Amino acid sequence: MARLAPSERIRDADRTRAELLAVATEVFATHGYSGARVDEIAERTSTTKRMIYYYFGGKEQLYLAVLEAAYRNIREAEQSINAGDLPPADAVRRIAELTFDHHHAHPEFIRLVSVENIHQAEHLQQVEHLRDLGAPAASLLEDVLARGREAGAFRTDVDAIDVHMLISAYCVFQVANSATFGFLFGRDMLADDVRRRHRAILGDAVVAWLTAR
Amino acid sequence: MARLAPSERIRDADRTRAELLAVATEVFATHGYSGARVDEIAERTSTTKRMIYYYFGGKEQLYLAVLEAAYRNIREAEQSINAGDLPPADAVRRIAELTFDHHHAHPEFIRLVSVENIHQAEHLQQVEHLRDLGAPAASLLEDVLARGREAGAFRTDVDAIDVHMLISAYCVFQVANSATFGFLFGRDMLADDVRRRHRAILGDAVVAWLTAR
DNA sequence: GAGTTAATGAACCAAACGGTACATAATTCG
DNA sequence: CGAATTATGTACCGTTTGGTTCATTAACTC
Repeated sequence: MARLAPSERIRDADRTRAELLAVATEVFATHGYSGARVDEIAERTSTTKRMIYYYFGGKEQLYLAVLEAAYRNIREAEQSINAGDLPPADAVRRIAELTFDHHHAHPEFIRLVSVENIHQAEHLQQVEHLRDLGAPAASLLEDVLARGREAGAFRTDVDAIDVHMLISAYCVFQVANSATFGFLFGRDMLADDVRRRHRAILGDAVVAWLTAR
Repeated sequence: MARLAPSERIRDADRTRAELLAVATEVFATHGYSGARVDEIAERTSTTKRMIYYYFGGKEQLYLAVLEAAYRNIREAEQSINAGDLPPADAVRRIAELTFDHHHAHPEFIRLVSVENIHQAEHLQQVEHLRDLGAPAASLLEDVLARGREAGAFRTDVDAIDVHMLISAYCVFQVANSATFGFLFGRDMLADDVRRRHRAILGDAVVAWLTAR
């Protein structure tokens, strides 16, 4: 008897799980952990609330799964950055710009990080194998920084985490605080022309900082 | 008959109101809007839940009052910054450092802003007279920027809001994302020595950026 | 194709939660 | 003082919410 292709099957654990995860990501990012409703997540899928408990165990475990998947995605994006053959200053600018683009492309991830910070990263700490997730981003910058220092082009009193933090801070702010900042200063942070301008500013600032004096 | 001093009175509308506001600020900043419990706020005060509804009308209006008070505080702090007699570069560095200090001194305000951003600033928009709250911070930088440009010391392709955004982004990130960033990179963002270092980095970066070329 | 297991759905439940009704005591004011 | 007003506490209510029970069907195994 011909087996149905996985995509045509009515019962498909992987699809159901993935759908719940995708919808849950959006709902948690929109309403926060407490504000997210299990019923709403279920309603937005083609399955029922029962499946959340069947596959994940409960609201909190679902949130943990969402967090883990989100961080796995960003790690992959970071590892795909390739700036090895550019002069140090250009390489740093390129890393900054790609980071900037990635943040704008995945606002739901940024919002999830905000949510997690409000809760003092208590859930993140439960996902053990996310511990040294910062390493890839740092080592990428480490290489470029070392090259710049050797060439005498970069200042020597900063490390890779310092640089990453300045870049992250700027990028995260653009997305995470666009609502309040946009309101208070009457600037639409997500408009295309504004975004291009801010992107250029980040590159200018980071390079100017590293090459100063 | 001798009237009791207000501070000794058992019934004191102002004190009750202020106490509720203070406790609510902390609870909303810790748990987010939905995560904050009206009962918890009441329990942490010397009064009862009933008073929240008597003075504010409900959970949402209490949150609005908290937001408004928090933003009023930061406006006052910004207006107290005085950098008029310093050379432009030193003045910008000073503004950046004072902003940095203020953020670290009021983490609950930063967290409240994060909460509000998760909700797309929908509550902030309801507090009408907070609309152009950004103006003071911008005009302070505007003056310094103008002086720097006239002296030929500063670049001319950025405005006050650009500068304020870079400073804000860095300062907000330090406080708002200290939990996740600290976890992923093993750096305690709130430790004294780390904080001093980050403070200096911000000044270096902003001045280098503005004076580049 | 019979038996077993994985996956799913509908209805239901107890606790938590925001909010209120009612009673009452402190304060003010004529 | 005594009436009117302001402030406060207790007990309770209806709804929402995360979670569960029980039954059932699709899919896989041999």
